[in-house]
Amino acid sequence: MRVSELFTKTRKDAPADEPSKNAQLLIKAGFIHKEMAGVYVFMPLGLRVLDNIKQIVREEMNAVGGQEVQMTVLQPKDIFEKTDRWDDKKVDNWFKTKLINGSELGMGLTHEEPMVDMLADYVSSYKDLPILVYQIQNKFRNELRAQAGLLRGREFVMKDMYSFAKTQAEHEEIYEKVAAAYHRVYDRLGIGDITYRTYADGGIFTPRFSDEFQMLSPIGEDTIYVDIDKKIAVNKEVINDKRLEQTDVDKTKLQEERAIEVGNIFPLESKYTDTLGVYYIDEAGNRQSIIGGCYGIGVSRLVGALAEHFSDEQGLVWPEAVAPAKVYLVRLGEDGEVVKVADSLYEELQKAGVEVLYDDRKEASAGEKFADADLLGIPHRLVVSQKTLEKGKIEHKKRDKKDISLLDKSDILKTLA
RNA sequence: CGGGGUGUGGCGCAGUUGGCUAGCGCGCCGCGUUUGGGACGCGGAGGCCGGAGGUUCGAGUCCUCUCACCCCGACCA
Repeated sequence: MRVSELFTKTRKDAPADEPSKNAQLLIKAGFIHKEMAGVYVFMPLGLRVLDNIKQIVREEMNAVGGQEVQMTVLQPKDIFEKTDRWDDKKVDNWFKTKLINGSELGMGLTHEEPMVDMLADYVSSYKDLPILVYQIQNKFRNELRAQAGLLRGREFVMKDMYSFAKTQAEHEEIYEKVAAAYHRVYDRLGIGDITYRTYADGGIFTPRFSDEFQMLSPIGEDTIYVDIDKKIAVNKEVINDKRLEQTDVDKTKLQEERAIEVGNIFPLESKYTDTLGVYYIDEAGNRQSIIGGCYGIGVSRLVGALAEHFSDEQGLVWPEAVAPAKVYLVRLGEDGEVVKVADSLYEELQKAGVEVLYDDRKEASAGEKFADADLLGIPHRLVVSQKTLEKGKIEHKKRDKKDISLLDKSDILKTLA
């Protein structure tokens, strides 16, 4: 992508009504656009980050046997009435709408009910189980207050997976397998070392503990108590002696931290399947309950959480795994030879499969290009100028390092491709 | 939803006790000079001051209502 053709622009001032660092940086860099409170548009570069995160999540879910579908945003009322989650007094953050004929519909609050209801068409025998089904979709929640940019919105992107097992033992095996996949996702995103599996309250979704995945961050909404040695934590909301006894944390070693919830997994037991009347027939011909689990990752929230974490005074500092491009190629000046070398480097990198943002703008000054390279947070910066060509080299700098090196073109292609 | 605050060109802001034609910086357009850390000169375009109503000779400024946005709290798979 040539920067001269990119329709988004960077800006020096962040909007005054966006105090959170993640939203300020992402808006200044042109990654997102605020539509209204808690509702954001993903712009070309932001969408790439979002898609990169989705892809990592997708790969890890597929690796544990997840099958991807896309559920609907519009949802029928009756299945939520059966589980007693339609009444606004029970679940107060619905967005609802109506058909012309007056029938009420829900809008993508969560998908346990539609998922279970849909599976009734396909699951009836022990031979059909276990299964893992997921989607990556927009969720709509009528929060009283949106906050902190992408961290708490009213419309957001979530990966939600649902498991259905024959027995509690089978469920637990799947549950742990998915938990391990979650750790791999956070590792690949570069936040594995600061993300803790955390005991939490399952709320209206489960009668048992749920497991949150909490990323340490000073702006996190949650307070958790971390057992550093065991690499697990407990959410403040369940921190009492009786509950602690059910965990295996060392009570004496807990330290308080703020954290962002970047994932959450719940055992559902047979709550939704039983309530919606979905069962299976075992080998002996007896009707049995299906044991469920659900597994969420806030994909768009992760964009905000990563922006919050991977940034410095100059701007964003994306890890390569999610960066909107791998290389920011700066061309300084319009000298014929400089243009020729930069153009061909751009072509060759692309041919080698390297994503490049090529700053070919004629009107932008050198300082502006460097500032933008830093703000956008692209991991590798290459510079082609008369100065570098005099030495027959190309300059290379990593976004997160100070040192600058002059390399041959062949080395650059070798290193980055 | 309770409390607090803010709405003035695309963005950031200023605008005295009400006074004439609403300013500044950034950005934008044109011409020229620049090109290794957000360049410079000259010339331009763009706002009936969130909206509605009211007080007044006169309202960005005062009053009422309303909408939006932000913060704290409550709430939140």
